[in-house]
Amino acid sequence: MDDSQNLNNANNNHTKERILDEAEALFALKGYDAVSVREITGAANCNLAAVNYHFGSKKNLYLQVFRSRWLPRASRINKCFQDSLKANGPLTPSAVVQSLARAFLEGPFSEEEHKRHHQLISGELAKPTEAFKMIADQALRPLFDSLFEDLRSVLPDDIEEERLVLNIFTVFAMVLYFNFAGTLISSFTGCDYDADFKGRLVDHIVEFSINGLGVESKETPI
Amino acid sequence: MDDSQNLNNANNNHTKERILDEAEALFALKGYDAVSVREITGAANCNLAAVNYHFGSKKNLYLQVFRSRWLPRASRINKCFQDSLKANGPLTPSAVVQSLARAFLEGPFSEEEHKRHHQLISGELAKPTEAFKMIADQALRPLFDSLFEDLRSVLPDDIEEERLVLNIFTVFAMVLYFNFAGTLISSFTGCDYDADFKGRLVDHIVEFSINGLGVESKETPI
DNA sequence: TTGACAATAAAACGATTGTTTTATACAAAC
DNA sequence: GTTTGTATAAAACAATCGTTTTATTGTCAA
Repeated sequence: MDDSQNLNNANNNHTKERILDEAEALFALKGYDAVSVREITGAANCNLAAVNYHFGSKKNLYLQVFRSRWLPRASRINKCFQDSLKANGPLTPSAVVQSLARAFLEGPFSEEEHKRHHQLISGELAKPTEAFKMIADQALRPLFDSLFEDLRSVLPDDIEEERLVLNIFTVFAMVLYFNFAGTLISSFTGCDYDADFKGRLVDHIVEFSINGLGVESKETPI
Repeated sequence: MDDSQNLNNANNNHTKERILDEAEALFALKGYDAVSVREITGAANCNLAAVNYHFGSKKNLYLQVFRSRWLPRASRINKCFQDSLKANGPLTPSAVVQSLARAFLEGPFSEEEHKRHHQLISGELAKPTEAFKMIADQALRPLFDSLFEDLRSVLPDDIEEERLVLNIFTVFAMVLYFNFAGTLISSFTGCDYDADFKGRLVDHIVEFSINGLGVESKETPI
């Protein structure tokens, strides 16, 4: 068994990587318990024993999907948010919210990858496993902290800490919800959930949040 | 097999009811695939074959949990919302949002029942099954429609339909999110997720939404 | 050439899955 | 009293589960 991230081997299209790819897709689509090891190895075109050889167990494979696929993607989203924030001119509440909403809803990924990413975290939010602590500690908490500092520096000084926390969670709520309830929404609105609709969603989130944050409407020309 | 809702039999503490109760608790806690029929019948103190005798199959039992447990509870929540709205004086946006948030976060149930209810729908939102269409058609859609009419009648006439829809979904997002991410929130805030905190959450949702809805701050004394 | 090591393959492991079958108890109907 | 039907019980069903074992490769070092 080799747990190192990158082998010396030139060919990276190895069994271990194929298993990770197919496992992520299947876990995202159907959830941990509904996917069998045989299903994964079948999709990855390798032998049944390969999962236990390379990852020790099915549960370990699931955790490894989060370690080596989900977390790096979360870092890229975080970076996308930070970059967009810096490029967005002066630090304002609406710049923060817009950068966040864009990073989460549009993101630096393909449609497929984006879907996988949010299906995986949706599953963990609904039924947390060992992977959830990893996500919370290494991705959610740092993002939360940076949002906390950013927003506190641009919101009125006398804002209560709990109210600020709740505001951040509310923005989180919108972003996460609009990601994973996308199909529901477009079924109720009749709109296609395409790039155009996503753009309008971002606008809506920004507008709704800015008013909700209690910021004077004069600021933030966007 | 007897599919009728209520038997002529006086004693209602029957195997079929016990199975439904234990099945709901276990499905809510662990999800469909992680629960075995033996686990359910063990908890219900009945024979293994009872599930297939009374419900035909495990999948059918799962659907029946939603039919005869979840949907009636959703009706009670809906009624709680409507009653609170009528008792809340004149129809205003904040009265609508407050009644909705109260009905969903505090609700007419015990802590345990409340948790079960929202864990079940969280599971369906994350990984929709056949049960989801039932929920959407018979509970979500009617509530959405009544919210749509209520809010349209009290919001400015020139509001765009899509914006109104998005506003409703945003209020939904907050209510649902604060329900199922409760533990995460209290872990980040350090607050206990108790009745007191729930009350403050309702206040926050109302305030955030009212501003977000773009209503003049002069209205709604609440 | 030999030995060691990593990767894959094939087969089997015991355990558990949902479901079905058969048998038994008990009530009401004829 | 026999029959009929319902509910529960016990046992067995075939299928699938995650995991392990054993064999078979190819590769590099000694």
